[in-house]
Amino acid sequence: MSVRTIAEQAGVSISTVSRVLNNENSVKPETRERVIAVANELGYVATMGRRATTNLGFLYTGEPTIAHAYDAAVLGGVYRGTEEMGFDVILINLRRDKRPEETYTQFFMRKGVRGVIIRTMAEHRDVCRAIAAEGFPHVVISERFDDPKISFIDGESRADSTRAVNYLCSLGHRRIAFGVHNIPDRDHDDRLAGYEDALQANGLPIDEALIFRQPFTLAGGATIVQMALTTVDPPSAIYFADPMLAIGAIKKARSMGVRVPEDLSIIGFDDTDLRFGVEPTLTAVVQDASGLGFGAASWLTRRIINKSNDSLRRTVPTNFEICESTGPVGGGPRLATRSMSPAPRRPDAVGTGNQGKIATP
Amino acid sequence: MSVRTIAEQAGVSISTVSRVLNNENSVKPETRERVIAVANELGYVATMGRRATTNLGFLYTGEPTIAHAYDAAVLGGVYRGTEEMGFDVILINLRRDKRPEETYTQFFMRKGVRGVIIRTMAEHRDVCRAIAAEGFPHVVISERFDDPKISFIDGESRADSTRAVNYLCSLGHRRIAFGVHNIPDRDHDDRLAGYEDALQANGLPIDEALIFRQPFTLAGGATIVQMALTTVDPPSAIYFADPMLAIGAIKKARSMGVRVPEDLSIIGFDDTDLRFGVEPTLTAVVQDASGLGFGAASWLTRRIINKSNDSLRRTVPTNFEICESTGPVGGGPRLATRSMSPAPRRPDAVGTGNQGKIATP
DNA sequence: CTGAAAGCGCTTACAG
DNA sequence: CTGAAAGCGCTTACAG
Repeated sequence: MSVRTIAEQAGVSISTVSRVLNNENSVKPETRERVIAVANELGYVATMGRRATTNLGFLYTGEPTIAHAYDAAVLGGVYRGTEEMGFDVILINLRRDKRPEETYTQFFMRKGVRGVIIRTMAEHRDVCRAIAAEGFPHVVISERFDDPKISFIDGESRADSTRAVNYLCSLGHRRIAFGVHNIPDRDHDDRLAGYEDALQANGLPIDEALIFRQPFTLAGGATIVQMALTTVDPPSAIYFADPMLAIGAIKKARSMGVRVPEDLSIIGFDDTDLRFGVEPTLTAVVQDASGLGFGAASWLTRRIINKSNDSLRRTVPTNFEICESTGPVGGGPRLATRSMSPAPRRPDAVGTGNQGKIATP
Repeated sequence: MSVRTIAEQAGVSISTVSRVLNNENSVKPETRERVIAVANELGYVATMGRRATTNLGFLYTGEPTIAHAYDAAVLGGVYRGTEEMGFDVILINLRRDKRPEETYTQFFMRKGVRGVIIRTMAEHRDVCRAIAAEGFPHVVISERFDDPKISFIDGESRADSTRAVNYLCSLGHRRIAFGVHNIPDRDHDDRLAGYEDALQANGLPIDEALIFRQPFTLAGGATIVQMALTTVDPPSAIYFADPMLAIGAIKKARSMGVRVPEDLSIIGFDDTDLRFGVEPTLTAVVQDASGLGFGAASWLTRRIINKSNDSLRRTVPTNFEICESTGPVGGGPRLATRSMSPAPRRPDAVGTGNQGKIATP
C-alpha cells in the first residue's frame, strides 16, 4: 500500500499525496483532508528504505513526565505490550515537535509512527478527540470518553474508593478527610465521588472543610496533615487519592508525634509498590499502571496489524489492600494484613545485575 | 550521503551495500565488514521516504527494567537531552530484536537509529566493546572502560562512600556494616571500595562478617538488618549501596523496635528522591541519574550532528547528604540536616494535572 | 559472491 | 492548486 493507492482512492496524483504527507501549504484544504482520510482508512504506513515502519508512539500531549513512577510503570507495560507484534516504542511530544499547521496524522506519519498511546491530562481531552476524529490508531491512558470513536483504557477507582471509606467507617471513624491534588483530573474526581458515596451510605455529612487540595508532593501531603489536625474538629482518618500525598502525610504525622494508625488512620492510592516502602505499610487503593500500558499496547498493535476499526473502551478495576496504616478509631490493636478484593497483578520483569529500584517485597 | 557514497568508498556496487545493510547472507564476510566500517565512518543515515531519520536508541542489552526508578530517571534525562538537536528516543532491546547473524550496526540501521545510549550491566560489557569496535555512535551509562574508543558517563560514588563512612566514624561508630546487592556490579564494587578505604583510614578492621549481600529489594534490606543485629557483635551503623535495601532496612529496624538513628544509624544510596519518602529521611550518597541520561544524550546527539569521532569519558561525582537517619553512636541528639558537598541537581520537569508520583519536597 | 539494470516508493522542479 | 515527468534512495530479480 503506497502513495499510489492513496492517490487512486482520493482521485488525485501521487504528487499531491506526497505534498499532503509532507504538509506543503500549496494543497487545497479539502484535498488535504480527503487524502488524510483515505490514508487513515487504508492504514498508510511510512516506509524506511522500502520496509514498513513499526513504531508505536508513546505520546505526551503536554510536558513529558517520564521519570514519574506512574509514567514509568505505564511505559514499562507499553513496552511489554509491543513485544508480541514486534513494534518499537518511540517517545513523542506534541508540544515539542508538532508543527502548528500539520494535522496529527501528518505529524505521526512524519515520525514513522503507526499508532499512539496517549498519556494526557484533563486539559488536553480535545487533543484526544481530534486524533480520534482523524481516524488515527490510538489508545488514551487513564481517561474515559463518551464518544465511541475514542479508544481508552482506564482504571476504575470509584468503587474501591467507596470500599476504602466504608472500611474506615466500619472501624468506627466518623470524621474522615479526603486529600487530593489541586489540579482538576478525572481520575481524582472519581475518587472524590467514591469518598462521597461512602459518606452518604454511612449517613455521614459531606464537609467541605475535610476536603484538602494540595500539589501531589510529599510536602503537599505534609501540609494536609498539618491543616487537618489543627482544625477545630479534626478527622480521625484521611483517604488520599495520590501516593505522594499519602507518603508525605505519614512522614509528617510521625514527626508531629501522631501515631499511625492509633491516632490517625491513613489510606493511600498506589500505582506501583510505593506503599510497601513506608512505615507503617500503607493501606491503599491500588491501580495496576503497568497493566494499563500493557493492555493499551497489546490491543493497539493488534488493531494496526489487523487493520480493524474497532474501538477499545476498557475499564480496569482497582484493588483495595488493607495493610498497617488503618485501625479502629481511638487506637485499638492493629488488624492483620489482608486483602479484600485480591486481583492478579502483573509486575514488570525485574532483571538481574542491574540497579533497578522497584519495590518487590 | 547515500548507498552510492558508501559503495564508492568501499569499492563495491550499491547492490552490495544494500545487501550488507539488509544483512543478506550472500555477502562475503570481508566485504561486509569493509562496507559496515565505511558506513560508520561516513555516519550513514537510514532514510524515511527521503528524509534522514533522527532516532536515538535507548538500548537494553538484557531484560528491560524501564519501570525502575533508576531507569525512569535516566530515561527522563535522555529525553531532555535530545530536545536541542531534535532527536526522538526509541526503546530497543538487543535480546528481543537483534538477529543473531547481523552486526550491531546493521541492527541499529535497520531500526533507523543513529546512535545508542546503552543501559547495560556488568555481564554485558563485551556488548559495549563490540558496539564501540564497530564504530557506531554510543554512550554507555553507569559503566567505565579503559579502552579510549568506548564512550561512557558514570557516577563516581567511591569518594562519597568514603566520606559517608568517615562521617559515621566521626560520630563515634566503630562497627560499621555494608549492605549491597548480591549480583556483581562495578558501581557497587566502587561503593564497597570506598567503604573499605574509610575503615582503613580510621584504623578499623575490614570484617567480612559485616558485609551483607542481598537482592536489591525492600525484603533484602530487611534481611540484612535482621542478620546484622542478631550477630554476636552487632554494628551500630550500616551503609547501604542501594536505595531499596536502605528503605527496607529502615522499615525493618522500626518494626523490630530499633530506633533510627538512636540505636542504629543508616546511610543509603539514592538515584532519585526516594530518601525523602522514608521516616526518618535518609542520610545518603546521592547520584543524579537523570543528569547522567541528559549528559549522555546531549553529547551523543551533538557528536552525531557534527560527525566528530570524539569519545565521551565523563565521571560525575555523587553528593553526600546528611539527613536524619544518622546520629552519634549510643544515641545522642540528632544533628541538623545539612549537606556536606552540595552539587547542583536538575530535577525533571514536573507537569501539571497529571498523576506524577515523584517526590518533590 | 557480485554487478548492471529494472523497478518501487517517494519527492521535486517544471509546466500549467 | 495540481499533474506529468524526472530523479533520488533503495531493493531485487537476473546474469555471471
